[in-house]
Amino acid sequence: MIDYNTINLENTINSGQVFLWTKQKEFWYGVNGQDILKINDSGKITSYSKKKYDFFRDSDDMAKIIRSISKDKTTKMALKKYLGLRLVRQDPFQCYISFIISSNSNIQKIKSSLEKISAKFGRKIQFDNKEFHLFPEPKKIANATIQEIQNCGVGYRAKFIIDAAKMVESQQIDFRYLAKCNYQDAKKIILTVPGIGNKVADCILLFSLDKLDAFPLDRWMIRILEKYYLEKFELETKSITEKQYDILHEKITKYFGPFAGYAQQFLFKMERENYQKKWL
DNA sequence: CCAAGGCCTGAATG
DNA sequence: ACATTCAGGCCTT
Repeated sequence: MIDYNTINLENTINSGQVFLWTKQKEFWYGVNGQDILKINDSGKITSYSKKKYDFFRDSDDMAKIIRSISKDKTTKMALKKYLGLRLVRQDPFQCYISFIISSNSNIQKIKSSLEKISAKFGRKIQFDNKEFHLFPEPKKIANATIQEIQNCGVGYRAKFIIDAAKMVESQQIDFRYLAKCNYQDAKKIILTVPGIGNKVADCILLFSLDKLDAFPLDRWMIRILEKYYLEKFELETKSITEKQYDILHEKITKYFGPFAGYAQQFLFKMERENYQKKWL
């Protein structure tokens, strides 16, 4: 009998979805927007605000999802090896800023920038006798100067970050609305934000806005597709253009189905582990 | 529509 | 040491 319900926290947190998590003793602590989550070793979540969260998407029917995306040997191998890996449902604004920062960067640097931004603009709180900074509210970042944001080590992305925060402030970007839209409509809207292209958009949609058919195609995923699915998806070029991205996504969702995003997460995790990449 | 080049930064590589 | 390259893209030309 396969256990579909037990979450592997370690694998989930170290799979490129979140950046502000640390383990202290037997607990994981993570910044999630205007709150801090605490997870014990049996996976139970408590929070600073005492609000409830379905951060690890417990309501997803994993048995059904795994059945749905088990299309070939490669996915089956990844699913078996990383059973317990989950997609998260994180705070959308934090996710949005995190992945704007992620472009042309790497995990350590993303983490370091986000820590600096939180330390400078996020409210400091005490929880469990420890000190934490919450993630800044949109208006705090919207009102910052380029220099202040640049001092957090984000370089040329500073202007993107501020303008993106302004769009949230003005409700040009409304996460509650985006969460209700389908993938295509939500993506079209979020692509209007400076610093957000196809890949970053798909990360935000998948990790914070419930679009399980989003399938972020970064260098790693392209590498994986070239390795295992070269003929299936008729891959040709290395640097993919916007048009090619759309065509590829179409083929991929047709193949993996409505939970394609889960397939992406398992394949990504497997390949990264193969290369023994450091996460946090 | 596509291709090429530039971009902050810091860790890794030569 | 020091210079160059590269990293989970995006934007402009």
